[in-house]
Amino acid sequence: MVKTIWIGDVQAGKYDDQEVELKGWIKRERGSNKMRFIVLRDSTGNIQCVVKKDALGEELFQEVKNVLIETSVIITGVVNADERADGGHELIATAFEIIGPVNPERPFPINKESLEAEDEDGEIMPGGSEFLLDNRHLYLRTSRMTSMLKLRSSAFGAIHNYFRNEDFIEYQAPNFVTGAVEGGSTLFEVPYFGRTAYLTQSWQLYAEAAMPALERLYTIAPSFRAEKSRTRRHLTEFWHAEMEMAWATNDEIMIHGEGVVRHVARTMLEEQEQELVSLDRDLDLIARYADSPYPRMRYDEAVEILQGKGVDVEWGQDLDYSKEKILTQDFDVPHFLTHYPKIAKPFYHRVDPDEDKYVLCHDLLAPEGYGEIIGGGERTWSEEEILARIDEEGTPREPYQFYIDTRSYGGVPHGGFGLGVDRVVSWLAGATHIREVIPFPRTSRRVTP
RNA sequence: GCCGAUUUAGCUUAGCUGGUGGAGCGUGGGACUGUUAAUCCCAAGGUCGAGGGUUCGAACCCCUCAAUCGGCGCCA
Repeated sequence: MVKTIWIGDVQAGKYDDQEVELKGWIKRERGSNKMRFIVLRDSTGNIQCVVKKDALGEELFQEVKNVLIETSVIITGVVNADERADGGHELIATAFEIIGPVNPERPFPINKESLEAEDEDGEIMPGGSEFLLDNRHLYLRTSRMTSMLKLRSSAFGAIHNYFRNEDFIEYQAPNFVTGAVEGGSTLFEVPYFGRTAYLTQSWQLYAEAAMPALERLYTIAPSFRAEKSRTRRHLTEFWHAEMEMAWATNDEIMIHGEGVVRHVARTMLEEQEQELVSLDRDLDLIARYADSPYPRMRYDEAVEILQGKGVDVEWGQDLDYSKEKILTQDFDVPHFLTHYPKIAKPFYHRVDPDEDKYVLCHDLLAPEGYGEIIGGGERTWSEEEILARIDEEGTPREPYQFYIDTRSYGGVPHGGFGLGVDRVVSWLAGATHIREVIPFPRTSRRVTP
């Protein structure tokens, strides 16, 4: 039963003139009543199979003629290099077996027309129509979505490799929590045996608890935010790669932020060049993201640049997406923004001991309008300081008691960051929307299928 | 939380100032021995998102509701 021959390898020329057995799904079907051309799809590619009536006999040929798109089949035949076939190879069929048929009363609903549906501005958002989102379980089989899922896999693998090579320990935090990391209004409430729990927004508080044990730790896990954001960059459930590191400064943490993103870009180029090309992605661009250093800019400098462009922005404001976009449109690689005003950031960000109106933090902004992909920095680590900042913000102490307690036993300077994995994949893949890079996107208006 | 838009066959859509809803794809039937999401002929398939109103008459005008999409704020 195990499949040993892959269409990608056949198209690469590994089986020329040999008889092979190909397992897959029918992507396209056409021809006459004497010969049929079946385009067979598997996870590695497509190949045209030539089915002649003379070779198969009347009865079997009728079956082939009536076969519908997405029927699963096993086709045996001889591989023939032929430039008339897409990809340069075709299979001259000698046997044909249907494994899973398709009911003609409910044929595969996704066709060319549904894939090219336009919005009111005449723009195609791939997979963005109500119909395709409702049929997401079938949309996964399209070539664009398959490419996205392969890129996603490479990104996850690259993140694990990067941190493990840098001697980080993988560590898991709970998903049911009682305290917020970001603003409290974006928590998902979960009934919890008569109490209220929340889905986690970040592993950070629990990672900091393990920092004195492991010193360098990381995770890739889902985070949940009940933001009603209707944008191309937001999911309510997204995959969060986070790291925490003892004895590290903001600058030293940024080295790893830059390192992991560049490693993801490099890995995609090495593992998924074909998929990037099929998505019309410029490989030189990805190579630049992999090879170039990422410049660092202080918040104050960014505000000056924006003011120089006539943007209405005052010192102390957090930079929203519209301002990020103006700032990053001149960038050809990601840029770090550091030293935000204290008033724009929550209590766990460490105040800059040199100038107490700033915090020692950083955001990494991706170019091409993709926005923020990393947020991180040094943490407030002394007990007195964290209590002072919690009270200053008016945040209740009670849900954070365990977190405060960790500061009472040998606190050390430390910090970390969170990286939006889906956002990184979306940016590197050149996706039109973040939902293009996750199989079943969860947004404020959609939890199905 | 705010703003904008959409909803007509399984899908994509046309439908003018209100007067019996057309097409392409797909499906079913037929033709075709090298097709490139083939081509040609035929057929079936619609309470026009739901409810109410105006009118002799509503897919079209008005109201309410629903679902979805796009954008803003916030963030990864």
